[in-house]
Amino acid sequence: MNEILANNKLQRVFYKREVTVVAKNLLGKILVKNDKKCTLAGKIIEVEAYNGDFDEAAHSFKGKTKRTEIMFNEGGYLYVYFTYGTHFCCNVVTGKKEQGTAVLIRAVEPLIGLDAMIKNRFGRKLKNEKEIFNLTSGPGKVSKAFNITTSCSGLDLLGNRIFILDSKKINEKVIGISKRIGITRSVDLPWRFFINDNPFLSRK
DNA sequence: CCAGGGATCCGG
DNA sequence: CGGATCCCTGGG
Repeated sequence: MNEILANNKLQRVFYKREVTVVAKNLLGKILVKNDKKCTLAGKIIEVEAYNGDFDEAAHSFKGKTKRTEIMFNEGGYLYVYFTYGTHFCCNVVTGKKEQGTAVLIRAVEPLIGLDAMIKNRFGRKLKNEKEIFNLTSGPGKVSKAFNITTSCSGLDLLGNRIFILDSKKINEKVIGISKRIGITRSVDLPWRFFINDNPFLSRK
């Protein structure tokens, strides 16, 4: 925890930049959620950028709808969607108002509130010590562990329910870049960013 | 590999 | 309205 810069919440200017810049710079930052009885926190280690201007995989590509209108806010809001009848995915809106860009949080390294995350995610204790690496190693898993649902969509990341803390800047050399996972359109954009060799990645 | 599961979107 | 699709996951 010594890498967290005390009480240093990311501000609007951080989020209002171009989406791939925000995506890369979110690596190493600390996602924090305050629930009724506990605080949950994890280091962001894997993200993907989505840009509705020309990226057919972005929900915002076809314009504003009831579901996606939150993606057209200015940067610094949460966009959560439900998919495959089972999972929630958690995104950080970026850029200027009406732009329609966001960063999908694909994996975090759990730091604080492990017991609560484990309960949210599995509804039981860990079966073995290896299972910790299955706790938050995917976008649906992060949302489950952090108890993030569509009711959180639209929350301001400058508020106190959910926000992101700054941390010491990570070395550019540890950042990996790849194509995005699980999409069928605009598949060649190299817009997945991750911290190399972190054991909590969605793909090892 | 495959199917569950439900919201969403689009075409008729 | 029906049907296809979906930024996924867990279990063979």
